[in-house]
Amino acid sequence: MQQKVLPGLDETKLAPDRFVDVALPLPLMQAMTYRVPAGWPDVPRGSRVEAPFGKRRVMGVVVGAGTKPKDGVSVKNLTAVFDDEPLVTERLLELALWVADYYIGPIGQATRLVAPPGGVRASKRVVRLKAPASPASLVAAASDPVLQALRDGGGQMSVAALAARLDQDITARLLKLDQMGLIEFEVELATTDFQRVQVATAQAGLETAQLKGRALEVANRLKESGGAVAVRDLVGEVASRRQALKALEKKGLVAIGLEVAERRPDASSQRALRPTPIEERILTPEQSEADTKVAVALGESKFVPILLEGVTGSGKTEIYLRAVQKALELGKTALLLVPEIGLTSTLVRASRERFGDAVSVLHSDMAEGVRHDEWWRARRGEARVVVGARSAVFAPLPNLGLIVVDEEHDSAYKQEDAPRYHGRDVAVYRARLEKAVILLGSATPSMESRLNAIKERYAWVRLRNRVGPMGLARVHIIDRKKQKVPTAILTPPLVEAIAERLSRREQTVLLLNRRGYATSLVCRECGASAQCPHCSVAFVLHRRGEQAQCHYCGLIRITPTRCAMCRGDYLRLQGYGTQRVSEVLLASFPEAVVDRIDRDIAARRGAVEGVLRKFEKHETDILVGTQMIAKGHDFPKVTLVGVIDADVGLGLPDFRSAERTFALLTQVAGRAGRADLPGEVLLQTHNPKHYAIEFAQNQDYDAFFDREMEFRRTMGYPPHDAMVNVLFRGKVEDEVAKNARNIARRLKVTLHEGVLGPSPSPLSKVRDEFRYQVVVRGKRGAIRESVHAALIAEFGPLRFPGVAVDVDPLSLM
DNA sequence: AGCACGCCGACT
DNA sequence: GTCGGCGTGCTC
Repeated sequence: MQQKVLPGLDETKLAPDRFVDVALPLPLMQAMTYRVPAGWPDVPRGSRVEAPFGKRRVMGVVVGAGTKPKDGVSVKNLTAVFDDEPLVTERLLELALWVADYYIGPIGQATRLVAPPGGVRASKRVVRLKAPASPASLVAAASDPVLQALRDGGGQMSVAALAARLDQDITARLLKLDQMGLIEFEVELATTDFQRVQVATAQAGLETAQLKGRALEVANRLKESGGAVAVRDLVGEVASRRQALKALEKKGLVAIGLEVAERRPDASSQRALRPTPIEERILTPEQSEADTKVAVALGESKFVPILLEGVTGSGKTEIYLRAVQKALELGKTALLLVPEIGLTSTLVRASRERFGDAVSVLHSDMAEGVRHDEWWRARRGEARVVVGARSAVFAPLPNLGLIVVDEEHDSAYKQEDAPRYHGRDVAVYRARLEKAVILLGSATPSMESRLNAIKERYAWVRLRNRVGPMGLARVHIIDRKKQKVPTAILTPPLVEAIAERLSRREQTVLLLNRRGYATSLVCRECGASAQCPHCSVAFVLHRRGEQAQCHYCGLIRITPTRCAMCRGDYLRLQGYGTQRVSEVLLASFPEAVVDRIDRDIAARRGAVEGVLRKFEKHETDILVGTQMIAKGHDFPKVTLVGVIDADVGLGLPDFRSAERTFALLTQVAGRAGRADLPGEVLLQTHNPKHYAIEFAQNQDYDAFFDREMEFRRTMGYPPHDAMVNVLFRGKVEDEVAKNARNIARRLKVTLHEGVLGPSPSPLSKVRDEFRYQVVVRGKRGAIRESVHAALIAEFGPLRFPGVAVDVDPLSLM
């Protein structure tokens, strides 16, 4: 669709000024108010507009009718409207505004979530080569590296791209080149989705009478379309029209200019949805109950949240798919959310198989163009099922009937930068707005969802039995303290169990939720461990200990040979991670094929898929990995799951560490023994008495929940009390601490209790920024409002610089 | 987020 | 003396 730059008509009548509030894609807490130029039609909520902002031009979404701002702020006019009809539907806009409000986040960033990918943006400055005016400047230009790079880039580049290519600050240089008349600047909104399109416009004097042939054709076409048409469309298949057009341009009868237009995929031939009939799969009684509940709720178009609690293999996926089927039959659409999306994900595969072209997969690392196309497929109603991770909760599906949140307890649903929303909670709110059914599925529900089910805010369906003959795998705990060498990576019982699998040609999965080779490098003289110079954490060693890495800022160094504290020469590796486990396995079982999956492997494109495929084909005997291996893959030949160190994570100063550990152990235990082979799980631990480990042994979620809930209640932690973490960061520690103190003081005045801190964050420094936090607990509405009010009182209403607000934090790190 | 303005070190 | 680095502040 073309940008409409409507002419400001000379209104003689005195029309009152009209204002709109526009959410801009910038970290601002409020929408900005603009005037709708006289003579323009009204601009409804949900339309995208272009507006001047400082020296820039920005695109934003209209979020409401504005009122004239007071005092000295100059109200500017909108410069363009991109959509005749609201692009963002009322419900999605409401959802975005709720996200901004609830999570105390910037409104523009929230609004962006519901706009097409890349469809809302701020301008960039573009530099262009100009023909040199004087010979002297030509000489100067010959060797200038900036001009050289600019020439290589085709004569036009964004300032940012140019600076990146030369890897230096070029602002001053550009200024000079501008003064020499060698370059010119332009403020440019167009990028991937907004392209510059040639547009032909009829000029005064264009009379069809004197024209013939191609020129006549062109002129008629122009007249038909109201005097302006994209050159691309005008020329069409007939190349000679271009010549005719050029000729008309020469005579001054037609003007050809560049306009910004959106790349919108063509509406492809309506893909007919042929729902495959529901297979006559026999459901267990539990499954039927769930199935019926969903079907009834879908039929009534009511908001019905359902917690679907079922162990691995209990048939949750089947319930999801039948629910989707039912929604489609009722002419509704469905949204399937998964914690992390891989193309190999069972749910992606299953829904593609069952619903074919009606499925659209949204992948966070898909190219922007493709994401944009998928967004439009959903928006136009072509894609009627969307499968995706966190951000897919904002997919523009019309007539949404069903949302499924698979593995609803998974922390990947939480966005870790602003706006820090929780995909599951946004999904529940969206379902409420859409009057849709929402299915929250998990073997180990979050404490939040389980409590909601108990309090009957959610319907609750439990699948207690596995489909098929297999029961749950047996879980054995290996108490490291009773071993001869308690610190051995592999204890004798685990070694024996692995050897047994190798001899039976069965497969083993080994979990260690800690990547790298060694956890630290310790000085034998003074006991200090090597630290990242920019963060308050120890270096982790990689590549057999040759490389030191900071897991927070990504710094990589050759492993130091001397202690930074005392200059001591004797350093020793301590602790171990997945890389080391692989090495030990290769040494202990030279005949075995060992592979590994962790974030280091995942950094290589397609590597994880490759490793999984090999393991599936049994080209690999033992698969070592972090929590990534615990997620949703079925490997029929895996009969042993070993947990190298079940205590990883339990020591963290984090009130959710037990919940996380219990869920991870339960989930990985579910990888053992499907199909017709019985499975066995071995957990190595120093804390066999810890309740997270004890209850994981029997996969007794009920007992775990009760015990954990008691802890949360006594401590005033979520879900018993709501929590907001206000994190302050900055280069100057005193400043950061001062801001934190001020906010804490204000909060203590309004809230009286439940304000903790300020205190240095457990991660007190990251990338040379100090971190302090104020943790607030209490009634959700009250603490959210107090935090918001305190921040406004301290910083003003527009920006909270150096503050990250985390409502319902998953972690206090 | 950009982009300006404004303040301190190393060069003609 | 300027140029040129990047550290705070503002944008309807």
